Amino acid sequence: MKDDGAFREFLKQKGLRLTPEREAILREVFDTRGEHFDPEELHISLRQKDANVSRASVYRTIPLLIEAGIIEEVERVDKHSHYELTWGREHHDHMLCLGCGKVIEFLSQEMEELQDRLCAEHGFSGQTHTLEIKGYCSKCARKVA
Amino acid sequence: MKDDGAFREFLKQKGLRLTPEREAILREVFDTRGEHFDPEELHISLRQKDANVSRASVYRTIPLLIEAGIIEEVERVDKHSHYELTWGREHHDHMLCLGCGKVIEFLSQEMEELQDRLCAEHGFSGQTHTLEIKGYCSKCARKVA
DNA sequence: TTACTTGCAAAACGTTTGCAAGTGC
DNA sequence: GCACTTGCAAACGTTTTGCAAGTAA
Repeated sequence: MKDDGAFREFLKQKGLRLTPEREAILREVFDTRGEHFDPEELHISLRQKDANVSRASVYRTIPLLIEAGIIEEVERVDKHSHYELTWGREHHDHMLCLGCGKVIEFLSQEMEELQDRLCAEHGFSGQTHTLEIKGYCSKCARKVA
Repeated sequence: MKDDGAFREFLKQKGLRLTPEREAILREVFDTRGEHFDPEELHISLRQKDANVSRASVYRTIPLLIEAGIIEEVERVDKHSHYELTWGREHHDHMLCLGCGKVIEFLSQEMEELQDRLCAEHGFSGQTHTLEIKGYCSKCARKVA
């Protein structure tokens, strides 16, 4: 893994420690390679790899990873939070298929610019945004129709 | 209240009953006039008006109101769900101030068209979308800066 | 009459936290 | 050594549910 230095750096800067547990969690997060995950899934993956990391540590580390700019919370599904690795990746938005759960990532420069313009019009200083379009992917749309 | 017919209609169609509790909840939802609310707030408002509706009934009725197209879930704040009345109102998106919690609603025809175009490009049949821009309103931006 | 609906209290769920033992720096 | 970190289990706040009694149609 190449980018773990960013987290290391972040911890040092905050006077926090790099523990084996945090390393294992970070490694697991990078292993998702951009796939969305929730804390429970992360915890199960860690256990399967014989990493002795408690659920509590997973929950305690997630806010640190967010603050370090490594992951972000994405749209909530059901009643729990989902996250994705964003470190080293370009910003993007999501289309979520209601049929099969497939997630399409997309990026539109035009959309970004339009949002900047809309913020300016409302005297709003935009920091981040989340756009999720729900509907049906080409496969599922065929079935539903 | 004028638009309660839609819910009445929906219930009849599903073989469900119009009870005093459901009427009270519906009335209260229309009373929010588009302000965001959570189930607990709704329940408290009902109690203040001497409507004997249990929390359980509030929670059980919300999914019905969503299915009937009367309310929608909006972006989650903290760990619980927030809803808003959408019946009879135009679609809109939100800007959320991280400083004071203020919500700015906005609508951009250009944004809607751009999304349609993006969906088409990805062979995606978009049904609904939620766009939330987080940042700081003009007042709070001044304080932060 | 007969399903649907209610309130209650208990359960369930994801998440957070107090604590005592352990450990990076 | 000292502050930070851990795992555990209990606590938390929101939401769901089993049940027996009540009620709309």
